[in-house]
Amino acid sequence: MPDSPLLVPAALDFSADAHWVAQRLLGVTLLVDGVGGRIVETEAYDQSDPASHTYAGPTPRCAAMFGPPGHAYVYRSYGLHWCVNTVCREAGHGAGVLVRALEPTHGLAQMRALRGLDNVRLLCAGPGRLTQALGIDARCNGASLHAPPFELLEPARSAATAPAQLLLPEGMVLAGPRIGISKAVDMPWRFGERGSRFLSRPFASQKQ
DNA sequence: CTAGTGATCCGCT
DNA sequence: GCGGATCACTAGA
Repeated sequence: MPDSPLLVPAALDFSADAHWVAQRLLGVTLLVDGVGGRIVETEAYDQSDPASHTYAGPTPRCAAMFGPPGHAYVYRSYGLHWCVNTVCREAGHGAGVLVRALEPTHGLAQMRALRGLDNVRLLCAGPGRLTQALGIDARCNGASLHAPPFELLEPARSAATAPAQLLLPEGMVLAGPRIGISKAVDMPWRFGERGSRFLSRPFASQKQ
């Protein structure tokens, strides 16, 4: 693994649309207690989306999605796994981005221990896998992503580079249909880094 | 590589 | 009561 360049706190505007944030989270490093990696796959959800937990309005489970942007929405999936979202837009909008895969970069030994698995490619290749590797569970629901134990970092940019610019180089962001949903199945709101070997699944649309 | 399946439980109608 | 924003494992091509 090549070591990361200098990392600084991520300058990302979570009050923007989930689709906008989802693409700009690619390349951001997500850590919990210093353990984690680079985000390489995301999915966007918002309240107008039939596939979203927030479609029918606030409920106890998805209340955090209607809270302040830049916080976590953590929910249990299939009774077994945890999944983590970054809340987007101003409070009350019910929008967020599901973090689907990380390229492991920090605390490999810790993640291997929590996953009970050696294979680096599969450590964080999926929303349930990465929460297990980072130790994310219901206690993190509603917590700020800009405060411990969370940390969001990105490579240092030149002062001339706008924070709204994509972190990944031109042509490196793939888009495709989201995974595991039964409504709005064709909307291309899954985003990933082209060529990454740490995706939860390949993108059908294009050659990696 | 893909397809099928069981695990496991809670949020919501 | 239904059905998941999933995963790991198996069987077979």
